[in-house]
Amino acid sequence: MATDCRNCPLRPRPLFDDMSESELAFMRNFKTGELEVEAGAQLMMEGANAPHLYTALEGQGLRYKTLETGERQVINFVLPGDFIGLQAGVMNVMYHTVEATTRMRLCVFNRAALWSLFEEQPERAYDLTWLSAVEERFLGESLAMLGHMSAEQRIARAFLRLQDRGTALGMVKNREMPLPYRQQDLADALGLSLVHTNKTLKSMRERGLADWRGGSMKILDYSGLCELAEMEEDRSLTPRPLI
Amino acid sequence: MATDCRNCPLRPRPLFDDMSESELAFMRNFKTGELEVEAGAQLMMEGANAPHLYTALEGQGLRYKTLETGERQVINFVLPGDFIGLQAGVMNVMYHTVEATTRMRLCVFNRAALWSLFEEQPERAYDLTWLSAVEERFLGESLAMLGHMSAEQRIARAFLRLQDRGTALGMVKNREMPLPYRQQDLADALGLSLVHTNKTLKSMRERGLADWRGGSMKILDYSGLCELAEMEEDRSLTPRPLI
DNA sequence: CGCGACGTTGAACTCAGTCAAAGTTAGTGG
DNA sequence: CCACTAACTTTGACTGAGTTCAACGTCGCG
Repeated sequence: MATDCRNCPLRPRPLFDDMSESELAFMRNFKTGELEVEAGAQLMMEGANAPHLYTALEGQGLRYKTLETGERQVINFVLPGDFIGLQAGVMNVMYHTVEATTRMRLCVFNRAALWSLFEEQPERAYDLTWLSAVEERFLGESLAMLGHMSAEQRIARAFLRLQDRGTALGMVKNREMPLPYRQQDLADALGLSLVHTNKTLKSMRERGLADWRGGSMKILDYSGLCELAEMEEDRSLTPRPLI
Repeated sequence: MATDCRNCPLRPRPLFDDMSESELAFMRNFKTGELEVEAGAQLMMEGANAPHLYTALEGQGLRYKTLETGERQVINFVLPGDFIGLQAGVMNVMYHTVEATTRMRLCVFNRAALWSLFEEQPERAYDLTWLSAVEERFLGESLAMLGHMSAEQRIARAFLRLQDRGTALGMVKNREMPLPYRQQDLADALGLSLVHTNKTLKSMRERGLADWRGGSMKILDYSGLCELAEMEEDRSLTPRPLI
C-alpha cells in the first residue's frame, strides 16, 4: 500500500522544506508508486540508464563507484529523504551504483516525467538543482577530508556527519543511531584500508570517542570528536527540499 | 566592448551544445556585461554571497576550499566555458572560493535573474541541472582518485583530464597546452605535499611521460600516461550546455 | 556442523609527509 | 645595471602513518 504524498512521513520533519499545494499535487502525480527492495539490491547501476528515479523513504544504502582495479569508492551514504537517480535523469546514464544496505522502501518516479517537472514546476526544478548543488558541496568537503585529514579525523568527521543527518531524521537516541554498514564500506568511503580502519576504530573506542559495533554507532565524547574532526560543536543542517 | 552572445567564441565549438533562437535571445538578455579581472583576483569567496554569476570566456582559474587549518583543497581548475556561481545562485552562499590564476574575461549574469531562467526557460534550467550533475560526477571521480591512486597516477590522471578539456577548447597544440598553475596548486588538488609533487613531476619528466614547466604542460608518452592513470586511450568529452 | 561473511590482530614494509636548505626567476628600486 | 626581495622550484635526509600480507576469531545460517 503506497503512501500518499499528503501523508509523507518525511516531509513534516523540520529538515525538509514545506511544500505548496500545487507542488504537492504535482508530486502526487509524479510519484508512480513505491518499491520495496531487499538488502543488497542494486537500485542503480554504474554505466546503465534507469527508467525510474527514487526517493528513499526507509532504510539505508550506499552510493559507490567501482574502479578499473576492482576497488570501490563509496561516494555517500543513502538515508531516508535522499533523491536517487538525478544523474540518470539528466545525463541518461549513472556514474555510480546505488545499493541497498538494508531493506529499503522507495518512492518511485517516472524518469520520462522529469522533463514535465522542468516545464511545469519551476520551483521543483529549482529544488532539484539545489539538491545537486548540495551534493556538490558535500563532495567538495569529502575531497578536502581525503586530501588533508588523518584516518582518525576522517572517521570522526564521517561519524559526526552521519549523526547530524540521523538527528535530523529522528534516528538518533542518546547519541546512538543505526549504522548498518560494514567496516569495509566506511574504509571505501574514507579512502582507507580495511585493516587500518579497523585498528583506528578500536583505538577510538578505547579512547572513549565513539563506539560502532553491531550495526549501531554511538558517540561517546561529542566534544572530543568535534575537536578531532575540526567541526563546530554547534551545527545544524540547512532545511532542504524533499523530492 | 562586450561580446554579443550571437558571436560567442565558445559556442561554435563541438564541445558545446547548440542553442535555439529563443535560448539565445534569453541569454543575450540574461547576460548583463563582461568583466575582466587580473591574475590573483577572487571572483567568489567562500562563505559569502555574490550578486553575479559568471561564465569564463578566457583565462584560467581555480576553485578551492580553505580548511580550518589554513590548508587548501583545490576542487577543480576553471577553464573557458565553465559556469561560476551556481552554489551562490541557488544556495545564497558559496562553499568554495573561485580565483583567477591568469587574467580572465568573464560573462556576467545577474543573480536575481536566475529565477526567471527557471520560470521562463525550462531548457536552460535543465542545462543548469545537467552542469551540476556533471560537476558531481567529476567530484566523485576525484574522490576515487584521492582514495585509491598513487601520487604518480593522480598526476597522470590530472594531466590527461586537463588535456581532454584543453583539446575540446582548442588550447592544445602538439600535445602541449598552457597550464599556468603553481606546483602547489596541483598538490592541493591532488591531496599531495608540495615536495612530493615536485619529486614525482621530476621523475615523470625523466621517464618521458609528461613535462610541465614554465606554465606549459606537454604530454610526451600518451599511451604510458593513460595506462598509468587507468584511462582509456580513446576518450572524448560529452558535449555540454554552455551558459 | 561446516561454511561464508565479517571483524580482529600482528609484523614487515613503503609511500608520501615533514623539515631544512639551497637554487632559480622575475620584478623593483636605487 | 646591479643589488635586493619575494615567490616559486628543487634537493636531500629523516620519519611515520597507513598499506599489505597472513592468520586467526566470531557469528549466523543452511
